[in-house]
Amino acid sequence: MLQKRIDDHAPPTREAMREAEDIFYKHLKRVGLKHTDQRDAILHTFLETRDHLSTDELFRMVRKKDAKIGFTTVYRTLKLLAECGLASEVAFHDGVTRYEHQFNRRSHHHMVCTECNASVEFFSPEAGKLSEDIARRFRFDAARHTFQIYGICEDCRKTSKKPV
Amino acid sequence: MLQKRIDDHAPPTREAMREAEDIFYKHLKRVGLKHTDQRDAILHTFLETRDHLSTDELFRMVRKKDAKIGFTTVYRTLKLLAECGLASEVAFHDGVTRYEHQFNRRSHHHMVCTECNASVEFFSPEAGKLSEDIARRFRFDAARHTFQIYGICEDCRKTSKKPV
DNA sequence: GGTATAATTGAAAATGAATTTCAATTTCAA
DNA sequence: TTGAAATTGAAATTCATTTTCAATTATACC
Repeated sequence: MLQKRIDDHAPPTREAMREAEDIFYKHLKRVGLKHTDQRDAILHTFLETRDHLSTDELFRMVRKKDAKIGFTTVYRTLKLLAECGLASEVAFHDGVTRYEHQFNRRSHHHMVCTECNASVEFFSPEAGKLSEDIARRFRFDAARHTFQIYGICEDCRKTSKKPV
Repeated sequence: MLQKRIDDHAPPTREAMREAEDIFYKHLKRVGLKHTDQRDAILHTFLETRDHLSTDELFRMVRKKDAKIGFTTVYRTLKLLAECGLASEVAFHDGVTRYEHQFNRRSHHHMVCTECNASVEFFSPEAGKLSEDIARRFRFDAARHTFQIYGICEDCRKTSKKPV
């Protein structure tokens, strides 16, 4: 599936990695879980990614580094990462849950083409402000928000002009 | 699951029903499908609902009216309704696709409590404007958008103060 | 009204992502 | 070092979603 990005996203610096590890392992300690090599490897692989990964996609990437790590562990680690805010779920309505990492990224949002499933990220500080305002109004403790626009991208509009 | 609503949502008038039927059956004709009693019953039941229904929930409601209508038909009709814009999918990240009807409703959005899964709808014309602006900027033909805020609702914040 | 054609229906089967199970292994605090 | 508790990962399970298919029904055309 085609995925476009508006900005350039530099790979995480060693500094950023360490910071993320810190967040992750503090979270593990807090909920009484342990530090393992597998979790380390999965965290690192995940932070190096861009775009939106399904559990299976991340699993395949992790496996390249360490073939002994299983799907289940990736699945569970992804849940942990989501719990401590390093990852967040994105739903594109195609039946697969995807995750993207939230570390050191501006808050951003998606446009999804319902024709070719391509997704384009965009930034909108306004959406963040909106989220804060509304949460305050309803006494909600907002952790995150998603903003997605569904439609047809320019390319698909062009090609669909051709006779079917 | 608890569901709250900010506004009051009147049941559809006969007029509105007819208008929705018109949209639906024009769509069917356009794609070469047929008018059936089942589709009628499902459309009507759906329009009378509020909130966000899973296919199964709608199926149970439809079954009360006509016990011979099967799950598969409800499932397929819901897809058709989504195709012509009368319904739209809402993802709450709990593994079930829900639909809500879009007929005669202001565009609205959701806050979802990740603790108790309650969802609260809210309105935000700003979000609609945002969607239009962004789509224009990227030459996207925007059909719809979703804006969801995840967090902890006031009630859960209170109860979670109690010792676990 | 009759008829041919194509769509519809719904029960059952299939699919596939997400989740759980469990025995063997590993972590970590004491 | 040791023991209690968490982890791991393969396999099994769950469950929403989707497909299949034979019987039924709607519609266009006569």
